[in-house]
Formats: sequence, structure tokens, C-alpha cells
Amino acid sequence: MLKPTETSVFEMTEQPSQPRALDRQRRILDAALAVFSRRGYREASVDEIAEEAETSKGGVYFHFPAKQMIFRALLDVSAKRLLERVEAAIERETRPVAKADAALLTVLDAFADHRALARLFMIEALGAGGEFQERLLQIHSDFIAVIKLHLDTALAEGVIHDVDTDIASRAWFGALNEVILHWLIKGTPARLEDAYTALRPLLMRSVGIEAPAAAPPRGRLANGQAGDRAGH
Amino acid sequence: MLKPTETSVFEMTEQPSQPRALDRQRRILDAALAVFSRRGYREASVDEIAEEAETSKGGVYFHFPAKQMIFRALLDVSAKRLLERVEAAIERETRPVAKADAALLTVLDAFADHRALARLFMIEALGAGGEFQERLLQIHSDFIAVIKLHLDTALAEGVIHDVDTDIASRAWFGALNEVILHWLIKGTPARLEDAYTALRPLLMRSVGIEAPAAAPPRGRLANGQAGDRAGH
Amino acid sequence: MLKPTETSVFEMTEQPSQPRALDRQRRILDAALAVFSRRGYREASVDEIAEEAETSKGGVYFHFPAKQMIFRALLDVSAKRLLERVEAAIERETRPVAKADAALLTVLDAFADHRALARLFMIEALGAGGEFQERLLQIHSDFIAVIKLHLDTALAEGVIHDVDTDIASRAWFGALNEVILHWLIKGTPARLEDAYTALRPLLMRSVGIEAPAAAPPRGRLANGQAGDRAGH
Amino acid sequence: MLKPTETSVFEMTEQPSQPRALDRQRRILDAALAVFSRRGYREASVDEIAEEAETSKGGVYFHFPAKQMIFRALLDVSAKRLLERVEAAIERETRPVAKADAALLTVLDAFADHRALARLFMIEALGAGGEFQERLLQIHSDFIAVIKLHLDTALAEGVIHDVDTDIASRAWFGALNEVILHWLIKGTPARLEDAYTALRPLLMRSVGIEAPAAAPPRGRLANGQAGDRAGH
DNA sequence: GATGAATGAGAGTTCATTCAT
DNA sequence: AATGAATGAACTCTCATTCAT
Repeated sequence: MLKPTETSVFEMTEQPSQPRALDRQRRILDAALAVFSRRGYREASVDEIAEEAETSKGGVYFHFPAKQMIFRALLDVSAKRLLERVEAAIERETRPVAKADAALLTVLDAFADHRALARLFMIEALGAGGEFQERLLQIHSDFIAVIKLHLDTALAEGVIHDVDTDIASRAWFGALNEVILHWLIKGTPARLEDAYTALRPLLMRSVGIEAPAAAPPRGRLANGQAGDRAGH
Repeated sequence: MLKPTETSVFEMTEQPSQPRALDRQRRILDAALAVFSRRGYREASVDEIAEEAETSKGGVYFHFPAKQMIFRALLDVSAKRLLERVEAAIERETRPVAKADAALLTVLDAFADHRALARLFMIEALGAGGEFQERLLQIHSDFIAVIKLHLDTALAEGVIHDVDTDIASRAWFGALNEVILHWLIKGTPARLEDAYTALRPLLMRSVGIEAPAAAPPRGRLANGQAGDRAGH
Repeated sequence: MLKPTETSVFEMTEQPSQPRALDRQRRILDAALAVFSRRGYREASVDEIAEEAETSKGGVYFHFPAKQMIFRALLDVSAKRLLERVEAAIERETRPVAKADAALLTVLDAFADHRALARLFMIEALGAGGEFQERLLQIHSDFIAVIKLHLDTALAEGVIHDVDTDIASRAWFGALNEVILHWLIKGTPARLEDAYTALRPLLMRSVGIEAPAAAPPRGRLANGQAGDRAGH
Repeated sequence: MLKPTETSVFEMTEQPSQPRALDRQRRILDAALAVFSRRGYREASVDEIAEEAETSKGGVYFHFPAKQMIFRALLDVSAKRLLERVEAAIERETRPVAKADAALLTVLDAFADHRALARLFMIEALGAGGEFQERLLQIHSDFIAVIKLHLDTALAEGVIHDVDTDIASRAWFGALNEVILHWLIKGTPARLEDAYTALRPLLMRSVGIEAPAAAPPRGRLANGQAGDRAGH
């Protein structure tokens, strides 16, 4: 989630020697996110990105050697950022299932706040050619690994039983994905967060946890309490 | 599933006046499926499709007025065919949950047999531009509606309880999707069917059904028995 | 001018062995005139001509070996027809200046009645490539020759004096052309015939004939009296 | 008329930021004029224009967004230039009829010097599709308006009588056009200027002015004396 | 005679990338 | 650092023409 003072999602990519260069890189990545997200990877032209970044085509090529590289940087930086956010959320939880739960919720919150980012991950990365498909799937796997890690812990701690955590983590992620994709393209539910309210008990049950009758209301600033909702 | 004697998945799209024309349409759609699947929608050139179909560019345009229309026809015909297959499988089951289960399994079997088709639905339709994204999501929704229908019946019959069938059907579909996507791009598991063996109990549990300890082995010809595996 | 019972402007082109063939040729030429006139020579497709002629592309090519040939036939037949009409009108006059005058008026009447024909001669024949430009100019020259012939007679008879009939006939024709072109493209005057009422005294003066103060009103059926209007 | 040191008829179309760009625009317009003139609008390919301009297809498209726009720019710039030349010539005359006369002569001189330009205005603009037909007719009307303006003055000053200046100016223009067209396509008379020597007395007479028995010889640099030739 | 499927050359246009300034 | 002019390969689509049926 962007703080009001942030103007960009991207703060560092490589090793920009000068602050001005860093600024430009950020501006270009922001512009690229916007353009890729509304046009798609192939329809997006470098010219359009340059215009959106208020620079010139040559300017873009000074900072990125190819269009592909812009997309790759976008994907990498965003994924890293997202994963960091997920891990921060996880640390705020104590019980393993709550940690896995928080991971999903964080992804969902991030996408709800940043529709463009959501399009990037859910749609455009698949349409950008084979190279990026692999990369996207790796990102999927990274997130799934985080979930799995905590499901494994839950299993070890005896909180859940008889669960193939490999498939469970993947299934959880997939279920979430479908819900987000639907929201992205069809626009329902209006508030993506609402979907998770319905989805969570289902996921819990799938690993044998009966969710509490009613989940407490949750605001965006109340992430820290997420663990309370996933009691077993 | 294609019978060994079939060479094409496509048998009719429109109403060509000559039998030769019908043949060409089939050949073009087959070629397009192959090319779109290996190149992606945007990278695929009409020339390449023509070559693969052993015809000329003009020949392709005689049958389809635009590249988009080839893709659209491919998507529509394939979805129709897949849905028919799903409904046939469903009819062979009696218990509602088994019917929903059979739906998923049929999709999975179809994709396992037709990797190109799987790419079309899982990847290329998302990367082909906004028009097709909507169309794809509609296809998703069609399948999800089938699942939901039977979950609703199960709910009415008291087989399952306290389930938001709307989200459950979507979640099931999404979970399956992720598994298929992973198989498509990363190649694991080698046999897509194996993934479902692990996935099914999870899905069942998610609606409150405890799967039997061990699912009976299943061959492709044993679809009719699928219902036996989804006891409640 | 087409009689109400005529459905086509074209009655014979070459030597059609069978009446059915003749019919088809007529239909195709009519269709071609319509299509060339609304689309222009290059934009007109043989497909569109075939459709307008209610036949098939192959059908058109059976009767005409190339698109060019359709246009050429159209131009030749129409010019011949027009020239015949002009000569008929001339014969109805006795005084040479009246004959020249009748020639112009006939052309103008023909175009007023057949806007498509007018487009063909005034516009499309110029846009159809060098071959047709030469052909069109030859047609111009043919008409101009007719006018010149009668101006020469008028000169010999002493009706007009000190006139370069070569340039005068060309100038008359050009003046008429500009008026027709304006009417064709800009749509004014609404009745093309009105333009000639104003133009005629000017042309007469240009060869030294002072037109009568007021030209008598003229209807389309009153062509035979044209001579009365060009007194000297 | 081009001064010998000028290599291009086009000096400015829009506002290119770099001098190099302005140069290229000129080169492209020059090349386009040459190619359109020898091939016709539709037969001319952008590739050929690029080659003639010694640049690449992409280079052409950098400066002009479509083939149509090249043609439109060509037409607009040339018409503007021509009209300016006409108005300069008019200013050098004092008597109104001489002014009108000078207008025609200037057009004729310009075309005599620039056969390609003549083709553009007389032929290609009519064959380039409906859009340009309207534009060309507007250009015609602009020139005709200039002629009419001075004929009106002549009328007001009592130099000419009983003339419908609207039709007279159009007729003059049309007569000139036909002469130019003939020269363009058939090649006679060899010197276009000779045609005007014969045409002028005719036009004068058409508005009731008896031309002097013999027009004084006229060289291109003697335009300023044109007024002497148009006795009242 | 007629149909419509098929061909293939060629069009206009786009755009990632390069590079002189 | 940055600009924008230039390049050229590639693309989608059109259409006159041919020909098997």
C-alpha cells in the first residue's frame, strides 16, 4: 500500500550512481506499469511509456536496454516488494495457519490497492511471452513456498492433519488467483476484500480447520490482528 | 478426449458451402491452435498459420476475416466442445458432489491430452488482449456455474453444509487452474492426472466432505466410476 | 436519357453469341458503372461489382478478362452512346452555331440524368491510370471535334468571324466541364441545366455572337428547339 | 516559378523542431510530388516515395502519419504557393481585367514550368478519392474567386457589361483547365504558353471586350506588362 | 457457363532499436 | 544524459486473377 507521500512503487532497482538517474528509473517504471497495465505488454509501445514518464524514447533506452528489460525489472521489483510485504505481515502473526492466512490476505490487499499491479501479475506477465511465463510461475512458486512453509509448521505442530501441504498451498494460491482475476476483469465483487471473507473459511476447511462462525471486521490498518481471525 | 482416428478437434464452425471449404476451416483451426500454442497469440503470424495449414495467407483470410476471428473461433469451438464433454461426464454420475468432481476431472483430462488446448485456455487467451480476457472469464464462469449447480444440489440434499457455493465453485476452479498452469509451464507433475489425486481430497474437505482414505486407481476409461471415489 | 423501360445503359458491347450472355454483360456493365462511380476505379473491387451484378466473381471474369477491360468497355460504350446522342441532337438543328450549342447541351443533359456516368467521365477515368487518361482525352477530342466542325462551318458561312475554332471548341468544352465537375462534387447548382442557361450567352459572346436578351425556357422535351436560342 | 537556385517547391509545412527534420520534410514532399505525378496517387507506394527521397519508409512515416497526409500536404502547400504567386502577379497590374488575365496566365506559367505540379492538380487530385476531390474543387473555387473578384470590379467600373461574373470566372478557369489538361496528356501545344495566346482573346470577347488585333510578345519576365495585352 | 475456394504479390502501417547531435 | 530523427523488419490485410468442381 502506498503511503500518501510515496509517488512511486519502485524505489530501487539496481545501483543508480546518481540520484537523478534513480529518479528517472522510478518514473519510467511507474510509467511502464501504467502503460503495460492498460495496454498489455505487446500493445504497449516504448513511445507511450516515454510519454507517460515525461521523457523521450531515447531517455527510456538510456536507462533500460530493451523493452523486455523494463518489464522484467517491473516484475522483479514488484514481486520482491510484494514478498517483503507478505513477510512483514507474516511476522506479525504467531500461529502458523494465521501466518499462511496473512500471506494470502496481504497479496489480496496489495492488489486491491493497486489494480495496475494486479493486472501485471495476473494477466500481462502471461501474455508477454514464454520468458515471462516462466518468471511468473517462479513468482507464484515463491509465494506458494511461503504458504507451504507455514502449513508445514502447522502440520508439524499438529494443528492440521493429513494434508498434502504442497498441493494445499498451491490450491490456496490458485483459489485466490481466480477470485482476483474475476475481480480484475469482471469487476465483482466491488471490494476485493469481500471475496476473501467468503474464501477464507473454505480454505481453512480444506486443511481441516473449522473457521469460527464469524470473522471480526477488518480494516486495512488492522492487518496485525489477522491472526485472531484464523483460530482453529 | 480425442479418439485416435480423429485428426482434428474442430468439426464445424460455420456453414461452409463446399465440403472442401469445411475441410480447410478445420485444417486452419488446427494449425492456428498449434501456432498460437507454441508462439502465443501476438507472436503468431497469419503466414505461419497458413503454412502450418498447408494453405496460403489468402486462403486463411478467405475463411476467417481477421486474425482475431481465428482465435475467437478457436476459443469458442474449444470451449463448447469442452463443456459438452464435461456435461457428458456429469451425466454418468449420480451423486451431486461426484458430478462436480467429474466436471473438474474432465477438464483436467482434456488438458492433459491436449497440451496445446491447455495453453490456449490457460495462457494465450489472457495474453490476447482485453476482448479475449472477457471471453475467457466468461468461459471460466460457465464452467464454474456447472460446478456450482451441483454443489447447490448437494447443499439442498444436505450432503454438504454451510458452504458458499459461489465462492466454493470458483475456488475449486482456481485451484485446478493453478495446478494445470504449473504443469503446463514447469512440467510437474509429469502426469497431470496425478495432481488431481492429491487435489481432490482437499477440495472435498473444503466443503466439509472427508474423502475416503484412498482413492481407487483411475484410468482414462474409468471415468464412469468417478462417482465412486467421491463418497461423502 | 434512359427511357423508363430501359434498365441498362448498355445494349451491345461486342458480339455476344447468346442472348443470355448479352444480358449478363449488360448487368455487369451496369453494376460496374454503379460501383466505379461510387467507389472510384481503384477502390472498386471485382467482388463488389459481381455482387452488384448479382453474379459471382468467376462470372464477371468469364465475360471480361480483367478489371481494366470492364472499365474500358464502360468508357467506350458510354462514349459511343453519348456521341450518338449528340449527333442526333445536332441533326435536329440547322444553323451551325445552334448545332454546336446542341452538342454541349446534350452532353449536359445526359450527365444531368446520369450522375454515375458523369462521374465516370469527369473523375474516375482520370483516376484509373495513364491508359485511361489518354483514352478520356481522346473522347474529349472527339466531342471537341464535333463542336469545331460546326464552328468551322459557321466561320465559312460568315456567321462568326476571327475565331480560332480550335481553341474555341476546346474552351467551350472546358467551360462546360468545369461547371459539370462543380455540380458533381459540390452539388450546385441543384439543376445542372440551370448552369447552362448562364453559360450559353458567355460562350456565344466568346465567338462574337450576342445572345438574345432572354433565352426561352427549355424543358427536356424541347431539345429540338435549341436552335432558336442561339440566334446571332 | 522556381528560381534556379531553389531545389524544392516546399519550404514549410509544419513546425519541425530540428533543421534536419525540415530538410527531410522538404525532400519527402519533393519526392512525393515526383512519384505521385508519374505513378498516380494509388499506384505510388510509400516505399517508392521513400526511395526517391533517399530515406526509409519509417522515415517517411516519422514525418507524415499516413500516405494521405503526404498528398494533402502536397496539395495544400502547392495551392497556397500558387495562390500567392497569383496574387503577386495581380498586384503588378492595375486594370481589373488585366488582373484577372494575369491570374490565369500565372497559373498557366506555373504549370508550364512544373509539369509534375500540373499533373497533381489536374489529374491526380481527382483520382485520389473523394476526400481530395472536394479539396481540389475548393482550390478551384479559390482561384475562381480571385478571377471573379476582378471581373466584379471591372463590372462596377463599367469596363464590362451584362456579365454573370460567377459563371464567367468559372468558365474562364474551365477553359484554361481543358487546355492545360490537353497539353499535359497529349503534349500539344509544345509550349503551353502558346495556347494562351489563342485563348485570351476568346475569354476577353466572352465578357464583351474586343482584344487588340495582335498581342505583344511576352516573355516570362514580362508578366508585369500583361496589362497592356488586355485592352478594354 | 458459373461458382467460390485458393493464390500470392504487394500494400500501408507500426515499432523496437540505433545513433548523430 | 537526453533527444528525436531514422531505420528496416515484420505485420495484418486486400484483391486481381486463376482454376477445380
